[in-house]
Amino acid sequence: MSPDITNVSVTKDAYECTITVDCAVFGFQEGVLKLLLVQKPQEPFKGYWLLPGGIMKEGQTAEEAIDHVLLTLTGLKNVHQEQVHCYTEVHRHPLKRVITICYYGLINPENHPIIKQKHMNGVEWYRLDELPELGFDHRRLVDDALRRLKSNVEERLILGELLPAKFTLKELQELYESLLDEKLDRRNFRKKILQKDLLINIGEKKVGAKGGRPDLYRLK
Amino acid sequence: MSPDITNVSVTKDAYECTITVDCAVFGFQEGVLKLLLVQKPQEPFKGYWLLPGGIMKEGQTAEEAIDHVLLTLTGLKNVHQEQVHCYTEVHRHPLKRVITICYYGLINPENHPIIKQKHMNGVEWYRLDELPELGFDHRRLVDDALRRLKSNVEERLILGELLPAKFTLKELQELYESLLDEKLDRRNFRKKILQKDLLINIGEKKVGAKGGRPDLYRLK
DNA sequence: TGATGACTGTGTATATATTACACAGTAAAG
DNA sequence: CTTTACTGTGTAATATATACACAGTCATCA
Repeated sequence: MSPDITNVSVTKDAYECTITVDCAVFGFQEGVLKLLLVQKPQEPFKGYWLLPGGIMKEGQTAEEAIDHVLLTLTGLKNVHQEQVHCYTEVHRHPLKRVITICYYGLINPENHPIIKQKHMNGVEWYRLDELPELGFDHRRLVDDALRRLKSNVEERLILGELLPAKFTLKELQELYESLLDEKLDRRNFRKKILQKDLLINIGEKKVGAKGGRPDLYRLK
Repeated sequence: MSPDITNVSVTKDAYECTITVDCAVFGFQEGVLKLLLVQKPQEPFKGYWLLPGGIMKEGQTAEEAIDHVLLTLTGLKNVHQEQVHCYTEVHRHPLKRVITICYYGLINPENHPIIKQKHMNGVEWYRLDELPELGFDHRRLVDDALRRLKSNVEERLILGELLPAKFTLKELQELYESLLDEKLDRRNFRKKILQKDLLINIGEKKVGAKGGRPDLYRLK
């Protein structure tokens, strides 16, 4: 019951700890939402797939640490990120105490090619319905990140990061369907999303696909 | 670019850091939502009002640290808490780097009397529209906590912690109005909240207040 | 003790939002 | 040239949200 419990003094109160950052990077590819995983090259959990993550260094913010981790492990830059949760359970890591701040990231894989770094076993996009077994408690981190992403999408429209600059309503609908994990009516989706007044029909048509020539849109 | 960036080794990777927890405790009192603040007894920010908070010790989870902090500073026990955000900016504290995990807490002040600890300058409930200037970046933590609380309330009904076991619809409506910061229509609120089927009319009437004898409800 | 004022419970009409659903045309694939 | 998977478009039915009035209760206070 120290009387200075609210006070962080300059010399005391610090102790050895490890803070890591992990990032659930989501990408929209082949009409479906995918998650970027890396394979762990050494024990513990050697060979397991994990969210990209790593140590948060002194002098780094969590966001800077995520940027560095993503660049180092996957070659990704400029990933839009939002914090999901900070995990503080004492025995999350089998060898020592680790506190982890988890984020989700959103990218369009076409603009952000992943570059497998040579020391990495594997870096892969996985469909959400085909995730492998994950190491540590990363399954839980993914579930929490998805839940937060869904909640954020229902409040605001933040999916621009996942789409190309020009996209069709079908692509946008597939993204929503993949994220919300439910089928949506095509005409109703179109009506609802257009009356939000967040999209602009740029007056071009997409060519190459089967069927008619769909209008292309961009975010306002 | 260490190849074990994903790996937390047993001996390396740790450094001196201070992790604190803060908690924005909300209580519903006098028909209005209030925030519990403590006055800082020493520099820096001596005399400023702050969220109750303190050091997260080795071996404690953040939730355990919050429990301890609240007990020590305010005498509160069993406060319902949810994590809001982890703040990692490097210069949040004027003297050293501090990482803070912030929670909100919900209590009914009638069941949880605050007990001013003798080493504390002050422990007070403040109306949200009459908050004093806060020390550190606690104004921002309060804003973030309120935003999260609102968002959670819109998704689920989680206000039971704030209310007495038996309450009237008027009290519940005042709580919503205080939290959402807008006036609600009495009959529409009643209709909407009752058809959610989360409340039970316990068949008793509240006495003592002016006017008619309102029905008392409890959470299902 | 009686007037006042702030409460109580209750329902309907209107506006808005969500849902369900069909057709005629286009072009890639085979 | 047939098949198949697309395209754009609108209306009716349903559900939800909003706006709004009255007759009664009772603590307060002159």
